[in-house]
Amino acid sequence: MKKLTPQQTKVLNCIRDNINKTGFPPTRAEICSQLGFSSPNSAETHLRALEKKKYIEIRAGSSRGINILENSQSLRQNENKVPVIGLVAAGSPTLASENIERKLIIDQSMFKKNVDYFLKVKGMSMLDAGILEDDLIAVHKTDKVKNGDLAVMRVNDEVTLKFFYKKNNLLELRPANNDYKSIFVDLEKEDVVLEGLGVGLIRKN
Amino acid sequence: MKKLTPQQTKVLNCIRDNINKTGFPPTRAEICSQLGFSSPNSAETHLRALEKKKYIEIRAGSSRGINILENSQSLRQNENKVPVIGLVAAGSPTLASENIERKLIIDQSMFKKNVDYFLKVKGMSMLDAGILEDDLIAVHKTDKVKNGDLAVMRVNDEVTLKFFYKKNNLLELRPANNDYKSIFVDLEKEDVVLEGLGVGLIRKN
DNA sequence: TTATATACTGTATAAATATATAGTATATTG
DNA sequence: CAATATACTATATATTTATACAGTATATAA
Repeated sequence: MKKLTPQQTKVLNCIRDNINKTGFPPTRAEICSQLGFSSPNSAETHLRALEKKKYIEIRAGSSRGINILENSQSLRQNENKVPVIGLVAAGSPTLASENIERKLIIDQSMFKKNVDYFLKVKGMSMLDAGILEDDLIAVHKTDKVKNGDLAVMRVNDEVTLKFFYKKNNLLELRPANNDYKSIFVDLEKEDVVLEGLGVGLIRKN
Repeated sequence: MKKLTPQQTKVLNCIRDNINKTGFPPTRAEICSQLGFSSPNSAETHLRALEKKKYIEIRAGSSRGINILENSQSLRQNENKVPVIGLVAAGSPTLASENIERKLIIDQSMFKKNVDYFLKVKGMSMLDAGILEDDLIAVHKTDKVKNGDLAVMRVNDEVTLKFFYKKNNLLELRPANNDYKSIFVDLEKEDVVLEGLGVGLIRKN
């Protein structure tokens, strides 16, 4: 998507404003009077530039024949595309494109906290917490965790989803499955990075 | 809100279609050609009737100066607004407003099948399937179920979420928790209504 | 019965509108 | 250096468009 000049941005916003306010796009003359131009050709050339850069479509011969070509993400405020990241055995869950499996469109008000990404669960270590393999954990990036929280942690470059319990310098990463044992980390010896908090879950049957 | 005649409804839908398709409202002539009228006055009088009944606003002197007065936003979002229904111990999960706890905005392409409503889970009978109390089950209304499917059933006016297994005339509604036992239904004696299929799950921590 | 609403056709026209053309000026790019 | 994009003014005009006016017909409400 080619960048817009300041004036082209003004014209695009003017079109948007008119659609929001009146329900239909403006004419060339209306753009001019709203932006202070005195010639309809000023609006015309800006519209043609926006058309060339694929921000709008112009239907020849039609009055107000302007159609804004924007994807739904910017159209709706709350709606957001959130990346889905596979929980690989080793390595950080970075948002680099090679780690993004796909993107989910969700309403950010769906969960209590903002979702930065979804983590695809591997293994059954959290089974008793109702977390199964291939479930998507909604992760909110933060460094504020309380004991008992579901946390996404990175220990020795390995990413894991566990319950967080800390007592002085001893960190316990507790699974929710009797077949698995807690991971204990001495914070004086080993390094732990808190990636975020599990704030929700989405499962596709 | 006064009721519309069939022809007025057609005209209103025509306006809506044009806005969705082109980004701007139709002219009188376009309404005529799309609905098969031969006089622009046919469109004009219908528009004036819609204006009088407060379904649209018409800006005098403006081409395509039609503004639909129902929240066009909420209308568009309604397609993605899915009701959340509490799973009460008895009674059908109807979409009657008194049963709707709230609505969730979701992208219908998120799950494999269209979600008609979310059912809020009560109890722990499906624990081993990773379904906890207060989880929201995405329900797709259908009457096509295979053995092993997660189904929302109504047995004796009681709504239940279980795994579906059928052998001849014997229906087994199998929980996923050793503390619970299967419900067996003799389809010759008792009546079972299949409400839908669980196609997904959303949990808020 | 007399309005009033619905549901059209058909014609006419003033006003609205897109769009071309002719300029001027500055900045950027190959 | 020429070409291209940006950013305007100013004027002209063919076409689009809203909208009024003249009819016809049916149904419903006061």
